[in-house]
Amino acid sequence: MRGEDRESGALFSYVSCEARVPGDHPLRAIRAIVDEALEVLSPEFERLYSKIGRPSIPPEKLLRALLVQAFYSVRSERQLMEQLDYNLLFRWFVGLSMDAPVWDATVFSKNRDRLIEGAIAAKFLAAVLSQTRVKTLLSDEHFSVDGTLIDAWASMKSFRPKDCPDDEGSDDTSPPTGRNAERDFRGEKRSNETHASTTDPDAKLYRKGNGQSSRLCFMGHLLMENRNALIVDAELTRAGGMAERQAALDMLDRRPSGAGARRRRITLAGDKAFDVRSFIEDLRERAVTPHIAIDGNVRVNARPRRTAIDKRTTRHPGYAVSQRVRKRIEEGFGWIKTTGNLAKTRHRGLERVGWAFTLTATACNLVRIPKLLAQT
DNA sequence: AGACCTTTATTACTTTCCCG
DNA sequence: CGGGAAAGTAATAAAGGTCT
Repeated sequence: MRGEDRESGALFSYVSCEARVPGDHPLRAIRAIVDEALEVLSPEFERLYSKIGRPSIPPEKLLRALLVQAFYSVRSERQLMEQLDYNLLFRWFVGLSMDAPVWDATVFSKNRDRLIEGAIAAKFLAAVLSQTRVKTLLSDEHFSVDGTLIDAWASMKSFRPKDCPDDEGSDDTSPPTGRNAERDFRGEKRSNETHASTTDPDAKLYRKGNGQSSRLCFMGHLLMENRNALIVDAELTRAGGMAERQAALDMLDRRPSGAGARRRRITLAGDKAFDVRSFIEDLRERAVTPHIAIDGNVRVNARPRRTAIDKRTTRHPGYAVSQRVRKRIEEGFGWIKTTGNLAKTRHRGLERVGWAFTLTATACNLVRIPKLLAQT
């Protein structure tokens, strides 16, 4: 059951909490947007939570706490609760009165499944973007996509042959010596085909480029609009060569279409990894102009690679603009990884990591939106 | 009113990972 | 190795509802 109105008795102390947050504090504008979005999500929460039973911790508060965690790079959910206990600013943002006890950190784990089930992260992102003021910031015809690697919460030592996870691979000579034993991978062939991480089976071994080391990771993808470089969609997949293109198409296909209006032609910018004939065809099929960077790598036969993008596309000034703007998507990845603490996830499993990725992307937007609104 | 059921938070404990 | 930290899990307590 959703414990909604348990703070009513503590109005005074909430006010004194409120009074200590400066009127021009950046979090105030952010909270206004967050609260409006949470209001929209309210029926969803109603559906997710039981009517009876012990009152739940309001999911609105859980969500606001998780946003604060991203804003202030709080390392873990336990640390978050410790901060929330003593930090008035955090208390105010989350909506806890001064003397209200903080909840146990494990409630995040408990509620995670429920919030994932309701796809709350994606709906929250959508709810923020659909606000009338926010909409004016968004371009509805020019977009960019890109993907990045998110390190999994799994070590290489957990990467074991699928058929016998307890076996130390082909390394028969040295028996396991206690936990966290040394493992020598030299000469041992490892691939996603035959091996999987025992810690997080969804994590895949992937190498970004030649000469770089393979990591156990996921792949995070963003769809960005080009006017203010705000994130309009996020998706997390298993790492793989095709994942980036597939995720791009998925995000395009689920783009909200304007009520009644027929779908207009849009442009999509992307780096040279997207310069693949079949992908370009997929875009054209969807009435999407491919503003994709040209992959002109010189191959072994000393000939430049054949690109799927020609002058018909590149001659337009819009192509150059897209190429310039698309790089701003890195700002989003940068924030999500450094401030949002997602360079290496602490969650395990595709669903959990994906949920965190989308929520952190939303947090990234929330930091920027008030500043952008103030400029106009 | 009180036995009993459902749901969720909390507690206590386990597993896993990381790093010096 | 060993200790610290965090997530996960199972058992239990708490809160509210329903049925008789």
